[in-house]
Amino acid sequence: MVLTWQSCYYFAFDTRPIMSTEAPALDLKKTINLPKTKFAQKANLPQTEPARLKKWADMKLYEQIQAARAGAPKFILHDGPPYANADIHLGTALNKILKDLIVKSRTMLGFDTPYVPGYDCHGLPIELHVERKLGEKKKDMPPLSIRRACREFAANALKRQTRDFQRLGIFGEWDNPYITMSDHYEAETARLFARFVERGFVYKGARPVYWCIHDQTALAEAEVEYHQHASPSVYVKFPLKSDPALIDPALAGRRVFALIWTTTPWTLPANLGIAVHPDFDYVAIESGGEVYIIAAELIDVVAARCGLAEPKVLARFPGSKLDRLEAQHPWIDRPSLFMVGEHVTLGGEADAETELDVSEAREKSATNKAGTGLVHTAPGHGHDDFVIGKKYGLEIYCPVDNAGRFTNEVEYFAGLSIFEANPKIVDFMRERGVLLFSENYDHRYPHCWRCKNPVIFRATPQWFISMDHAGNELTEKDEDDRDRSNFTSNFVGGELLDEQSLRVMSVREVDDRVKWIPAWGRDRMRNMLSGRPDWCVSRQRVWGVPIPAFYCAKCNHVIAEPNVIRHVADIFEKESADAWFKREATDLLPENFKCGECGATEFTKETDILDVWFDSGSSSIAVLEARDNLRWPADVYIEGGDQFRGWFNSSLMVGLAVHDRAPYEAVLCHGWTLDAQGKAMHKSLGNAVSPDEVIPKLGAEVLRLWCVSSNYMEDMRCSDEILQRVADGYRKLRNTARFALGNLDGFDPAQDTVSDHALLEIDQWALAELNSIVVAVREAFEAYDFHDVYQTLHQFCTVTLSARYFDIIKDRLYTFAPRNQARRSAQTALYRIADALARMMAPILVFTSDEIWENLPASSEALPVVHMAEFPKPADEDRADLLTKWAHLFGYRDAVLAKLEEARVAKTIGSSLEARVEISAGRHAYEVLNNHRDDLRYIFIVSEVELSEPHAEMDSEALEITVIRAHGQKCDRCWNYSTRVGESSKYPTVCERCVAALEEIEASDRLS
RNA sequence: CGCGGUGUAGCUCAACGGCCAGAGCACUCGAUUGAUAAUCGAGCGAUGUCGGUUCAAUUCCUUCCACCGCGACCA
Repeated sequence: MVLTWQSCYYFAFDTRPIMSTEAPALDLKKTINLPKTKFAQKANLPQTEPARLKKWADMKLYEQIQAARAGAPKFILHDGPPYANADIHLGTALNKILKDLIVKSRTMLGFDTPYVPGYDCHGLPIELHVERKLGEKKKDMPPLSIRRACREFAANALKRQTRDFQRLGIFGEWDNPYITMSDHYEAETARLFARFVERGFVYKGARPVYWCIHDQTALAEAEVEYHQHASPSVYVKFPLKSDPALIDPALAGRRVFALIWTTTPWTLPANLGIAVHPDFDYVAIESGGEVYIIAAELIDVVAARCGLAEPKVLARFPGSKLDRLEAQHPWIDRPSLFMVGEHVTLGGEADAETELDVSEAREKSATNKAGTGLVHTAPGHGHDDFVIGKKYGLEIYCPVDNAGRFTNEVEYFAGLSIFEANPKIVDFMRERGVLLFSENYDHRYPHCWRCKNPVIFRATPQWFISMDHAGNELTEKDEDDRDRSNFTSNFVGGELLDEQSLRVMSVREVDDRVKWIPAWGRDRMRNMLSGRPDWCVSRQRVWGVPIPAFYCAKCNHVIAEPNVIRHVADIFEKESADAWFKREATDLLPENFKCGECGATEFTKETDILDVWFDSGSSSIAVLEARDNLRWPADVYIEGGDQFRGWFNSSLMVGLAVHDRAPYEAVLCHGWTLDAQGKAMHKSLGNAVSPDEVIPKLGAEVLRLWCVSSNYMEDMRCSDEILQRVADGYRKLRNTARFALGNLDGFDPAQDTVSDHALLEIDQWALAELNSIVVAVREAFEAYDFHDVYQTLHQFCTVTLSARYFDIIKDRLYTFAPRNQARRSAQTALYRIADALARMMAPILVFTSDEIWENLPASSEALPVVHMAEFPKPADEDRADLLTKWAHLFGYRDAVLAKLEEARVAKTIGSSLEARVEISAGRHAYEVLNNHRDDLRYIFIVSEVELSEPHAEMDSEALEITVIRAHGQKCDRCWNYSTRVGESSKYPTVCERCVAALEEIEASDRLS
């Protein structure tokens, strides 16, 4: 039987004898069941959160949760290690909170979900920071001392980050994180390098890097700064070697020159080619008896500069026509190969190598055009030259030594420093008649940040991981320490694809196996992988894992053998990678090791270290495989979009090298943090929101709520206003929970629960609504749609509960006798709602949900902390019919509320209880309303409702609503109006319902 | 410059190509004073831009603009 308000009232009224004369009248106000709870309205989060964290730490909550989930199916989120060089910022906090949301929600879905946080500790930023602190001292310090300082710095940053992450309410193995500078991790990193070598992915080659000839060191991009610098700008003639008729019959038999422009004459001895754009128009122009090839668009500019009188166009052709033809070097007996490349521009950005701001460079091009559209290409001295040179199989030729002097093979200029040589080369070319024009050219040029001297681009030996080939041989080197073997194409062109290559394998994994969330991640990753060059893994630095290679002191043979590397790794395992710097080469090599080439027993150590991306990329193997409670591969990785090229990529490479598959089943990508205007947050712009500022003001809880208040898969804005809105949202959730808790005072679930079928229909409806959001929330958590979770919960609290359900049941909760079955019915629903809300909120509002949990009447499960519980389970029964019916009722209610508002504006009523509502309804509407005839006054929160039969002509769903003042008197106790106020002599100021309730209360008091 | 993403109300989000673009918060007004530094109701308020496809576009295509990330910026 479904109870109604009326039946409960009569039930009470009929079975309790009236004994109005026996006892003195009760204080009416005290008979109202007002909400009562220890769950404070004001959260005081900044104060209460740390106390709760301490409680959890003391009880070893994380360990308890893990123990409780032992044996359950595992779910592994693998943590991408944040870089341990600074305190956390909003982006780091977002990242970690999202991970925590995944871990907590999977835990509550029943999975065993361990979380091992990690820290990325090696690398340039830390080394630079330490260098800056050390200042001049650094120069005299041995690598070991610098490494010690770096280690201390990273350890300190890591400690501070850990403290801040814990403050955010993130659960995990904080006492046992993975640290890339730990002995084990360093050893494992070296072992993984051995694995790459074993599979033939590693080769040693040359690549142009910034090089300071004063300090004789390679520089990272971060170490160069830009200053004005005057360079000689020269226009140089390259005689065409191929038959000019191949370009155009009109040129048959003519003496033709390709005209190039450069601001670095010293790179001309290394010239091996000329690049043109395949789609630009080029022309052969005749002037003074000679023919020059230049870009069509630049005829006027070049002619003016070079003093070419009356240029006459002999032929016009696209750049692609020149592809693979040859010119002759202007003074060396060597061909210069024509190549086509998209990087060629029509001048003006000549100094763009030094520009960080592209728009600035573009503007310059309008006013300061220079160039010929033909690009002098020296693969050993420029990045693009290097790339296109590789493509065309050119040597990475760099006849310049560490001190910036030409090597012996450079005729005329050997031994000269390149800056001294510049003017000499210009004069030399003028004498030879190959120079058309020269001038001084002011432009921004990279300089060494330390010694302030101009730097050069110079190819130096580097270690690479090949993207396109497996089974590579380590490179042989010639007497000048140059790479001679890797001159073949390593570009994807459709042909020559090696099925075992990292590129092919990685694209296959990205396409076929990994799930990308959002879906565009797949395209982005594929694009990145198919276009990227070989991975340069060497760095000329000290703070990292050394590349465990040796060189024979006698024959210079490279020793990078898997067994030798593993031998070194075993030493790292015990002594950390510092051993590389502490020990002599022979102490690092296996006993009695001899050079495989010449049998010598003296060796030198490689001085380069591994790229930090290699470190962090190693984590899936070094951590997931190494720890008993984890497993490889991970179910999910989640990082910001910058990690496609970073950790997602390097982890994939390592996974492929070790197991031929991706280390993750799914990859989620979260957005960047922006300010209120949608600008990226930067400390230097002063628009960054810091967790350090938010937490003392609003609490970590509000920051966590911010993470789900918006869609993390896109960029996330944050500002004071946004946080204020989030805090408002928080208060709504909190107050909703508080109302439920307050009305559960005196409710014992074990004793007082009303069985499902006996619940009032509206209470059944509320639970059906609850069930539908339980389903929605579980699904949203499973799909990582945390934003949906929040929206769903918030909507439920504001609309379903606060504006409707709670408002309606207040009368019953407050005015009915405490133990009345109708009141117990509402409490049963409230209890289940509060319990479910606490569970569903738990991953997000980690503190508040537990506070709700604590203030809930004891549950049968009796778990001390909500985080040990699971999400509510969806009900078996489908109540779609009930939901539909009540959707209609609430539609009618909205119509009534609108009429009440009109009456309020007209001053007919104030409180809605002052109203009597008269309704004529169409056929269907009448049917629905009539079924709840006696409940309508409570649903509408008015004192009286009169429902009349439908007119025949009315639309089936139509309502005619009239609002007038309620009849009778206002009841002193329940504030409803009734014509029967005064009937009781004992309680002359109350209505018939309250008389019954008071009788019930008195009877109950006597019994207890 | 290349690749990718985003653009709906002051804020955070909705809308199988289809009813008058829908919520919550904020703001204004009103009610209540028994969720009270609360609660209830009402009002206000929006598709970045130029075109196109379509009977119909927030949705599909295109131009431009703005913003975000990654990469490139060479002689």
